[in-house]
Amino acid sequence: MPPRQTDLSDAELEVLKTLWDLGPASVREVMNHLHAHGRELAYTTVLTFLTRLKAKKYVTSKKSGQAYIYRAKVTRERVTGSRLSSLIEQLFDGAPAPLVLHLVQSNKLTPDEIAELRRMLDDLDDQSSAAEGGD
Amino acid sequence: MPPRQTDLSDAELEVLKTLWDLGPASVREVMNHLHAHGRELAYTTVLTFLTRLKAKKYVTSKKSGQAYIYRAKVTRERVTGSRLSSLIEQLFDGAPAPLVLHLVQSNKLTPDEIAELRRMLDDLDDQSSAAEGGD
DNA sequence: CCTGATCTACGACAGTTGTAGTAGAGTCCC
DNA sequence: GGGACTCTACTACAACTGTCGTAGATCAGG
Repeated sequence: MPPRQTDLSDAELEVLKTLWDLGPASVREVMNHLHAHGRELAYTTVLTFLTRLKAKKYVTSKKSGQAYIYRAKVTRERVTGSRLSSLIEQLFDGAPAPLVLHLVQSNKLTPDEIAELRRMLDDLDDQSSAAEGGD
Repeated sequence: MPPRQTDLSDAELEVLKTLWDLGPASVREVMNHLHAHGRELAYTTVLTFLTRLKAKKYVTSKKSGQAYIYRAKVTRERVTGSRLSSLIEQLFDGAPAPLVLHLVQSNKLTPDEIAELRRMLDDLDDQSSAAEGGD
């Protein structure tokens, strides 16, 4: 198989994240946002990424006046989820649990976060006993 | 900045994982292991990856008889941890908690794993309260 | 010592990525 | 209408990746 080309590169993801933050935006707006966050990219570089994102179907664009307005076509959740799955596949053979354990053990969670997590686990129990037998 | 070159590519990681599984091994052994797992790569391709891994300092090699034996120089935990950190940085701005929440909510954990997780959280509480007013 | 099997070193090549320059069309103000 | 801007399209290019092939050194057996 030749290398698959449907994937989002790191730099492309950065740009896509900007669109998630800003909502539909022009090249210049995206660039300004990136600059504001310390990422110095040339206007045409941003344009290139947006163009590639369009080619890869991650964004759409429509002309508005002189410039194009780009709009994310995939949600942050979707991309996040799929990247995460890839990583889990790659590092943990597809099992998410070891990752969670790793994360929790790595001792980087604040007490608040731990409490929150515990709350969520309780909710999960409720849900699963309520939704028993469904899919 | 020109692109950094210190990183592990996907295919390189696959090969490195084989070394973690097998322990020190020759090109042929690595290749056989990959084949056994459905990954058909030419001998020289495996050799290339091992060579690149060596150049990137992820493995060492020493000659034994006719062939070289390659040995992983980094632990699985180290690589796993750093990949994970990158992902967290990239997707969650460096905060691990949202990832854990995401994972837990994504509903992919078995009841056993949830129980295990809860147990770990309890342990964490113990540890932190024990270390709290430590003396 | 010749043959065949192995091994490693190198080179190769196309596709992806990160980054940007240039050219040409459209717009705006005087 | 012409200069100053702004935008997009296209081109470029080096580094990294995934994948091998070839050539030359070595070794084991007869």
